[in-house]
Amino acid sequence: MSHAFDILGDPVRRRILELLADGQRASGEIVEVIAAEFAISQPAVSQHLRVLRDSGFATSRADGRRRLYAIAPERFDEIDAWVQRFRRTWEPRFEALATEVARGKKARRVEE
Amino acid sequence: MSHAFDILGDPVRRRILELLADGQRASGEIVEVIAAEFAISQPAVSQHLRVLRDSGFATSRADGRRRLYAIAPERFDEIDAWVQRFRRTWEPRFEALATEVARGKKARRVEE
DNA sequence: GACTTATATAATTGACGACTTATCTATTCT
DNA sequence: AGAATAGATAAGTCGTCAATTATATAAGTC
Repeated sequence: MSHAFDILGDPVRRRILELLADGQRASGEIVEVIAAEFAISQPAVSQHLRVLRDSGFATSRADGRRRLYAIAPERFDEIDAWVQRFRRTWEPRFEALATEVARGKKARRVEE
Repeated sequence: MSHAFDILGDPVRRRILELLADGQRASGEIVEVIAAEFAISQPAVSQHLRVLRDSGFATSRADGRRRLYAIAPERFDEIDAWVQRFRRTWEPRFEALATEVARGKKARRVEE
């Protein structure tokens, strides 16, 4: 299976995923938006949808003569895992949150 | 500036970043590893390093006649931000943390 | 059953980007 | 200063992949 970033290294596919992030959409609706924004044809979009399906970023199910696409979240975890090792910023933030939580818990315990 | 994923949509660049994640490295050291793993030339690696520099994923400083490369973490935040919207797993966790923080803050205010 | 609508596939073309080799620049060593 | 080393840049080639147009499949409509 090709690496997640190989799939996401395309602006059209990223945009499609953004659309799907708001909820499932029929192929035709996606084509409408993408064709307008990127000035590409229906088959072009359809091919991107195929790539997203094949690579496990999206799923599709038949609904009459339409195909409904939805996000398949699994592969995003993969990206997240890869990116984590480079992020120093969230670490302290997370620490801060964890600290807050700990203090909050304590505070509430005192209150009760 | 080109999108983060356009830069990471290349296995060689991803590997270089992985190397840098373990700490700064001279160009030559990177070439040694990458040339072995991917069977490409020194200029090829150098060009990838340039892309990483220009795109803000890495920084370089001169050290004698060597160039020391290091990770520049900023752009990884961008990726992380993009990916977050597709991850359902951490969402609840974060919500939980945020809630805790909010409650903790309130609790402490009452205490004071 | 013919027609239209929704979407996918096939075949082909073209652009872009990742290589190559050759060369340039800068630094260290003798 | 000249040679050697480290690395970057230049110019050109080539493969890949994202488009295109044309066509196929499948589901609803008349």
